[in-house]
Amino acid sequence: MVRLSQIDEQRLLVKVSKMYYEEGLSQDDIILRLNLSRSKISRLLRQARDEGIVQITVNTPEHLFSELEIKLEKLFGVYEVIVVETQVGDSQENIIRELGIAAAGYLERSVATTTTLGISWGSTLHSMVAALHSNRLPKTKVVQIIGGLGQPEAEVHATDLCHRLARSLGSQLTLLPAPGIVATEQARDVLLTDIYVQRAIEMFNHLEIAFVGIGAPMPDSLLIRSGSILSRAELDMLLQKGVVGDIALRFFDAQGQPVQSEIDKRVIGITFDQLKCTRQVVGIAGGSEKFQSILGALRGKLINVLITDSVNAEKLLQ
Amino acid sequence: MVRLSQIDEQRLLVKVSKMYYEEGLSQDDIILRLNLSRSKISRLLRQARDEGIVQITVNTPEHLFSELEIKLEKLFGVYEVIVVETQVGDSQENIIRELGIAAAGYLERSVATTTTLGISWGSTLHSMVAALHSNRLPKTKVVQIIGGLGQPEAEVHATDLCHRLARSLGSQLTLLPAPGIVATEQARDVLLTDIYVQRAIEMFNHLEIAFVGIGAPMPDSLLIRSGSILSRAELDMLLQKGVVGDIALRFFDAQGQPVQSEIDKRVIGITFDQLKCTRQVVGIAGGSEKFQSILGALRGKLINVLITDSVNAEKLLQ
DNA sequence: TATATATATGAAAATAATTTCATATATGAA
DNA sequence: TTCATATATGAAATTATTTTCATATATATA
Repeated sequence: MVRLSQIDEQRLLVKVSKMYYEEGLSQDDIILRLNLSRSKISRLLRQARDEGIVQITVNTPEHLFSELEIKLEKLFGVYEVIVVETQVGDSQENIIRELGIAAAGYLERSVATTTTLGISWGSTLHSMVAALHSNRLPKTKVVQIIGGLGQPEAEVHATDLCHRLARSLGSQLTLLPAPGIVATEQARDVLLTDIYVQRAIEMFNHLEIAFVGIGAPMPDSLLIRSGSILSRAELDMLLQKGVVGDIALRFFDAQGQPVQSEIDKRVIGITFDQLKCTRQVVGIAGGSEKFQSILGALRGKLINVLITDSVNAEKLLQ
Repeated sequence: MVRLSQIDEQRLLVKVSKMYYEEGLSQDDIILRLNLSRSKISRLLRQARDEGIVQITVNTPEHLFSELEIKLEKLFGVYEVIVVETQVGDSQENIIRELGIAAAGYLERSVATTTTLGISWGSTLHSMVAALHSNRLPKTKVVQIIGGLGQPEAEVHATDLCHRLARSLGSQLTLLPAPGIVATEQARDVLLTDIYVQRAIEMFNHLEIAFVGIGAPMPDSLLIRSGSILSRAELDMLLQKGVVGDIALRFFDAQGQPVQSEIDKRVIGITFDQLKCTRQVVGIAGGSEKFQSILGALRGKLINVLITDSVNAEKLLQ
């Protein structure tokens, strides 16, 4: 109604701020005391924050990486980044255990009573499941999103992982009873006629959250070592095409773009397109050899939640 | 759903706090990113404030007395206290000018388009009116709540004060065309038959805000000096009864309780009961001799907004 | 072990805060 | 001065936050 003098203006700013933030009065309480309109108070409070009369600080405990996490979230536009503490020389085993604990904590707070949850396969995810507290969520559904890795014992392992997870949550379980990669496109087509395989694949379109590892295409990786899965020649072919990593045996380059090859037609598992339709894709990976893979996955927005170690996290920021 | 570990709990607390207070995300935005319920986020934010993870501070500029004001507001349960800076030896003239400026600022922000406003009489209120910026509020009403003080020139002064105020605001004016104190009860009764006096008095019941000075019963006060108003004997009688001050010629003791005397029946002006029905009663007074008067008025809740000087304000706190 | 008590949870209801919008006022240019 | 533009305002509409309430889970006690 009238322009207040400089000092009255500031007096009011301070007074309203103190009433609101220190005395804990509501804006309506302040209206009664100071005869200001609702909007005026709201605007004064904003101005007080803008001008630094009101300062709000969040004290971050030393051992947390909140700063780093938030910077990465902004940089890559993902929902959340969780960083666990590791040292430069830490053993892969230690890193995987820490990642597993963090991922389990994330899973427990993210999965609601009726969630449909997909999970791939790998030592990190295994560590996650091992770290889960037993918990009753009988209406959740667990879906295996990539076949066992071709050798019987690996398949057992994948199946076992899903079983454990389902048992921990009390979920209903949908397995994908097939190898992850088969020898030929024809072999895949035969397997796809299986009613159980079809059921699992159908569910890939309805996942609400997926937990995936991020693979690095190394000669000594499990993929290659287990021999029958990917040959050395195939690996070289992929590297030739610029592959830096995979999620559930779908390969991508440094920009996170899918790298097409005949291998795709031999894979039994979720596709990138299906993953992109999943609201939350949680990538869990750590260790120095995974750096390029993680970076690619983030760039291509193949994942929207990342759980990784502090060494990788720091590097990602550059 | 599940109990998080100590570190996860803290991680979440810090993360939610940073998203909310530093990134400026709404709680709904955070729901989307972190899969938490609305209530959970609200509770986490409260916890973070309670635990000091989030700290909110209001920086008070040196020259303001916000701390002091808020303490006094709490101590006496009033809507607002405004303190203007004065030094111990300051002249009464200076104090009055500062009070007037502050009171004018208060009036300008408190008076809305349709307010009915009462005003008493005195040098401090005069100073307030002098400090008003011209301002168009044609629907407001100004009401004189205490008669002129008995001598023709004083009556002119009171009338003039109201005229100026009404002109400044563009208000409709209701004068109280009578002395403040008359010689006898009979004289008062005669004056009360006047239609204009009746009109003014009728409005005392519908005031939304009243601006009043607070008088001190001193031998050299205007009241006594002007001779015909209060005799020295009457003053002594009042002091005998414990009077420490007056508002619009209604006298009160150290506890702010009305002090009855035959003088009441000779006063033409607002009563304490009518003042108590007025939502806002703004008392404006300063200077060392007013200390007991102000204290009494506050104790008796005769006013609910106080504008005073810093020397008195500091003393009131004790 | 069973039972009682305390604590934690999310959906919905209630409360609180912000923004929009129409209008009014101030400020500057001609 | 007169007009144009920028700024400020409060009521209402919208949006956001907190609290309540019913239920579920954990913890302590017998």
